[in-house]
Amino acid sequence: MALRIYNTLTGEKETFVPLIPGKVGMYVCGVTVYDYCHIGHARAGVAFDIVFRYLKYAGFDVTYVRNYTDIDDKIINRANLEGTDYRTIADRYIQAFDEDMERLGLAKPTVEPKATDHIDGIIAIIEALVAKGHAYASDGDVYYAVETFPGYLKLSGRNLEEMQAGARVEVGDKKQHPMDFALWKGSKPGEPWWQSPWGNGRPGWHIECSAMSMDFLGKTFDIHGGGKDLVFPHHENEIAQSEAAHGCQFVRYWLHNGFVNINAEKMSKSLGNFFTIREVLKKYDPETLRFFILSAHYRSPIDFSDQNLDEAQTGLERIYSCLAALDEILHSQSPPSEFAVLENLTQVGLELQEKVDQFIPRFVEAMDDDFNATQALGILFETVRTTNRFLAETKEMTSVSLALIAHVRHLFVETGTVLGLFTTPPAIWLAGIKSAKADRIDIPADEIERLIVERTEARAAKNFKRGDEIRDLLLAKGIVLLDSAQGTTWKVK
RNA sequence: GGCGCGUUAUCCAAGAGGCUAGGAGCCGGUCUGCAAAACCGUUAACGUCGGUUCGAAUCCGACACGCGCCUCCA
Repeated sequence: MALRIYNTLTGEKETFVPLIPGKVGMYVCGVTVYDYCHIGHARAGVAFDIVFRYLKYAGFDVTYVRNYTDIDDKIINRANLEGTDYRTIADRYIQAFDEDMERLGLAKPTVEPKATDHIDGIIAIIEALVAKGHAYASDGDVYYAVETFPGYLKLSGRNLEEMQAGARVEVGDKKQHPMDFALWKGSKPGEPWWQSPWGNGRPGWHIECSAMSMDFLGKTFDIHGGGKDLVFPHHENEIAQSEAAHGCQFVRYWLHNGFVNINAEKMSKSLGNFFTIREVLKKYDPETLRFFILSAHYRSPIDFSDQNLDEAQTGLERIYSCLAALDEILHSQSPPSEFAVLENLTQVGLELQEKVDQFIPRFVEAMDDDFNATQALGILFETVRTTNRFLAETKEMTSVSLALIAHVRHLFVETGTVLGLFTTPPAIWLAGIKSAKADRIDIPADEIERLIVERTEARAAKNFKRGDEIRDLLLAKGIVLLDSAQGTTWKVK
């Protein structure tokens, strides 16, 4: 089965065939760096991180470009507000973005260009557009004449008349057609500027992506991604600019991730219902956030709520607990003897063996179907269940059993590399979750330990009444006691 | 107003003409002095109304409800 990708341009899943066999050129719209990133940015980041990782896993040589928009009205506004220059703002939030994305475990793109490093390329494209009659200078600005490009709006599937009917488009005096958009903006006093044939100014928003993608990936490339909200106008305008300037197809596969919702409404700056990544990471582990994002297919909307995050954490704990159990056995048992007799596996063992054999084919099948990581997680959970059963029912670890669970362990490492999960040793991850939960309770750990000792003594004396009192007392404070042959441990409920 | 998307059990969520998705939860059971964890079992679904078909949650049509884009947005 070949990789199939949903292409916004055609509205269908298509078999992925790269321009150059074995290679993939991929561009994803990054962020405008004027503030901290919210969960919506996290989702887009993770969605295309998975695309990037899986393409590499599938054997492609991927060039992944993700830009920083470091010149824009919003950045200038923020700079004015703070009485500083645009560069200070841009650099600050580039750094913040990098920190956030690193915490979320995003693989570094091949290149992360900045718009302001590509002013020459931007000007070159605008010149070409002007020369071909697709753009016109107007009082220091340069606009793209949308009516000169027959394919305009082919990505979003609309037409100009309909757009204008209910449109809230400002009809600037400088524009020939209300839908025309700025390629170059003349600078007002005090604003940053670059020299151009049309006077001092700065690039419009859409043109930078055309320039940067072409510089690194060529005039035609394979994959372009971004949030659904970029389909119009941003990506539509990129197509118009690039295809009119170069006379060839711009992008072959357009991918768009769905929104993050709050109470079924889109999370956005203007609605004010957003959470920044840093806020959320104060309460939840980064891998939990990633796991949550992967719990819905990348094109579907996903509802952000504490309940859903908690559920994601519970699910991830289930997997990590299984991995921790495997590690404990694998680390404590001596390696299988070379002269081990080939013994037969039990019924559960055979079942697990079958799960193991099917694991990668099923994983690949899920990911090949438009990067369906959510379905892939289902496969991991099924394997966890069978593994747990195997561990529970296997009294003696034979060399064959050990080899089998070592294989299981390896499969989680292998797929974890694609999903960006299980990067932490399970015991450490679980301990981290435990201590994070412990921070939320109002009883000190040494007090808990003291009560456990008291309870152990009581139990040893068969004073179960006192023992249960202590259990109930701690339970009321959210502490659950776990008795085992090795002694009593505790965890936060 | 135009265009597009969605509606799956208690909740989250995949799937997509006949094949156990998965997770969380509930309820029973094994284990335990009692619990917990783990395991086992169980539960339950495709918005409404029509149509196509041997067979529809899946395809087609209408309707209802929700959401998104049409202004900057991931």
